[in-house]
Amino acid sequence: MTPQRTPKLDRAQVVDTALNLLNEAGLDGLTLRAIAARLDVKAPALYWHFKDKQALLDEMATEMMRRMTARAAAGAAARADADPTPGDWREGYLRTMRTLRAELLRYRDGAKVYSGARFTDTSYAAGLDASLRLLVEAGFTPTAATRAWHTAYSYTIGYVVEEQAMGPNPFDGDEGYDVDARAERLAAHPLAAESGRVMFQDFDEGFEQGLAAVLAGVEATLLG
Amino acid sequence: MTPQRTPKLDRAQVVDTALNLLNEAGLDGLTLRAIAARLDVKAPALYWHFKDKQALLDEMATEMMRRMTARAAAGAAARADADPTPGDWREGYLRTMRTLRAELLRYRDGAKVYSGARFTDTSYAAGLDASLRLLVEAGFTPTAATRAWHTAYSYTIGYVVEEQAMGPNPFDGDEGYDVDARAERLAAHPLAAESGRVMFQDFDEGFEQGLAAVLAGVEATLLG
DNA sequence: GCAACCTCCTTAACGTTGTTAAGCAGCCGT
DNA sequence: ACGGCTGCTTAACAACGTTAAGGAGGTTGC
Repeated sequence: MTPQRTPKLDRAQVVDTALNLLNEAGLDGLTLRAIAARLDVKAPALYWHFKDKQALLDEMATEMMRRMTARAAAGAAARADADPTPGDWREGYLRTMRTLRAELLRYRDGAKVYSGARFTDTSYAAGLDASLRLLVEAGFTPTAATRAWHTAYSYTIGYVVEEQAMGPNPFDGDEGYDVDARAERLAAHPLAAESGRVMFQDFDEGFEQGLAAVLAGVEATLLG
Repeated sequence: MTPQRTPKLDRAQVVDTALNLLNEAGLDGLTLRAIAARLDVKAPALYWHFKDKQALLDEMATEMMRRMTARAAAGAAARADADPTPGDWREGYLRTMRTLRAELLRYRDGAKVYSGARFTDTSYAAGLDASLRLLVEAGFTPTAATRAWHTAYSYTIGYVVEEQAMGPNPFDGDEGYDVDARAERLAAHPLAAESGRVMFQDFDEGFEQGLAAVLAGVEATLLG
């Protein structure tokens, strides 16, 4: 019907549409037919651009990582303008993990999609290398720097996976886990009962405190 | 045909069969029809015992947690026999997280199943309460104890999610991620290239070092 | 200027999945 | 002997990922 002024569809366009749909429909609603419909195309057309659905999911995760890197680079440039002295490694370390969490939270089920995928190219290497270099220049051995990075990375992934599974869903009116009801059920175990209010409310604060602990521990145990 | 000497099927039996199948077929192969076939039953029979597949997955995660708690309790009893002095909080903290990781690794895609589910009862509360009590008795406030526990918990979940996605699969002959090929691809970023050998080999050692860092950080920043 | 060709999509269909509806066999209390 | 649970079966449905076959439209070769 419509003479289709854009004769083509490319990978980037599909990935962008899929990421948008992910936020509106969730991972369950992210079907090839639904993605195709948004692009005014039928589902099998996607197989021209992607080997299978997992390849599309991998590309989505890679795009999330790219956007994260871009945002981090933009922030770094802005800071370098304001204050050209090289920052403390602690600041960079914290910032990287905050940026990672923020990016995962941008998409519904973002952590699940991200952690279940493999990157489709090496575009992550530059950012990773820069992060590790910051640590090495601060006195970490390359191995210790990797361990330090990986520890905070695992913490962040695990934290956000649970946060998105249990927390209030910002994409629709979901109330999230009912901590009061939980506390009532666990009345026989007072510490466990109260812990729900700490773990399932104010996720920002919880993340920051855990991240601060990880940073302190990494400095104490891995910095030569 | 067979006069079916066991006239019934119960939830526990279904869950146990499903956990066994998970290890042999993976999460993809864990279909209701396959589970039912193992129980000499047709797929819709499972709907008598479980509302839907997610309820079964939730029960599987709960059973994993119960087995973990049982194993932890058995170990604690054995240690109390050998040496009745109350242990250091650090030992208990480390042991809990090691036991968690070991349990998740017992099942193919264990971390994915576990982290995507919600417990179906309150049987986790006693173990959680005991873990928190250990910390509170060591001087943590209840809130700080919860944060300390949650930080290591998130780290462990995140670590194993990635470990099971990237590491060698112990359930069949999978070789795991090819770190040499990765290093070659990332030759332009030497630190990132080398980091693969640290992150994707000797997962036990990597976990222990990260966990030690988390412990040290938690002690430094959260212990009053 | 026409035929061959590549690119990128469509239509049609297949096998499998989770799930529901309807019904039927056996046991239980009365 | 009868109605009513319990616990399963058979049949079927819609939706999903995926494949096969083909066709429209532009580009290239000669």
